[in-house]
Amino acid sequence: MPPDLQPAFRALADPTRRDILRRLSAREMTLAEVTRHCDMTRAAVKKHLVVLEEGNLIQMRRQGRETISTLNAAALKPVTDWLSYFDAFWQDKLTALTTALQDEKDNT
Amino acid sequence: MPPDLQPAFRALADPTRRDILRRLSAREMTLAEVTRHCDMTRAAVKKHLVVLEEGNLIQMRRQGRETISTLNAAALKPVTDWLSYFDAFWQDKLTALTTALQDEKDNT
DNA sequence: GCTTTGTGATACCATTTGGCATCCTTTTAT
DNA sequence: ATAAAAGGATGCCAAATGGTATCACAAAGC
Repeated sequence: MPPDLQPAFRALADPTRRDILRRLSAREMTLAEVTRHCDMTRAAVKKHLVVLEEGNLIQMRRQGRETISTLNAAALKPVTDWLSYFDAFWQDKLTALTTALQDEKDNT
Repeated sequence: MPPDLQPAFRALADPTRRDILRRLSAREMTLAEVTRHCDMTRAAVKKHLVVLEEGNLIQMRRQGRETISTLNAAALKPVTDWLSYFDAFWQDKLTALTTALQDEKDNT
């Protein structure tokens, strides 16, 4: 049974959340740290983190008084797998184009 | 300059639209045909198609009285490229896990 | 103990989103 | 010439989304 892709795709649909993911790829960060980069209130950032967590793209753990968010990049695999289904189509088109151009060159 | 990923990610965020994309991978279809599979009104389907077109994931052309939608799978490449940035992270984790399990086995 | 820092939770708000129904126009088919 | 089929364009609506402000609370620092 494949996982439900919806929460992950939903989480990826917002530029702020995609930006957060990239930052978390460097290192895990507290809510305050993430907020520092985001130009919006802590509450707003927190909402984004919750959406990312619902998509299983990050994990949050409480440590003392701070909450640390960690990237879970593996959760992106089902997404790339879904997208890879289409590789054959655009690659075919590209191959056809390349072949066509090559033929054109040959016929010169 | 990389293309703006937002319209594509936005388009992919809806399950109906993802479903339409897969159907269009088989063959191009008229609005009426797409609607037949979607369990919603033609107007609603049309809106989805517009969003897909804004994401450049499909193209629409008028032919006589019908509008034909065609998949543009190549537009998914920037999306997969963006996602591939994270491959290193989850693969590293996976490699580490595999190595750890192997070590454990070796030490038995 | 008191203050500061980091969060959680909640209520509220404007905009976007995903639907519908309806009306109008353009092609085809009879 | 009509009628039927395929769409385009609008207007409307409820719910989701992305943001704010505010209040309450626990953990750290002095």
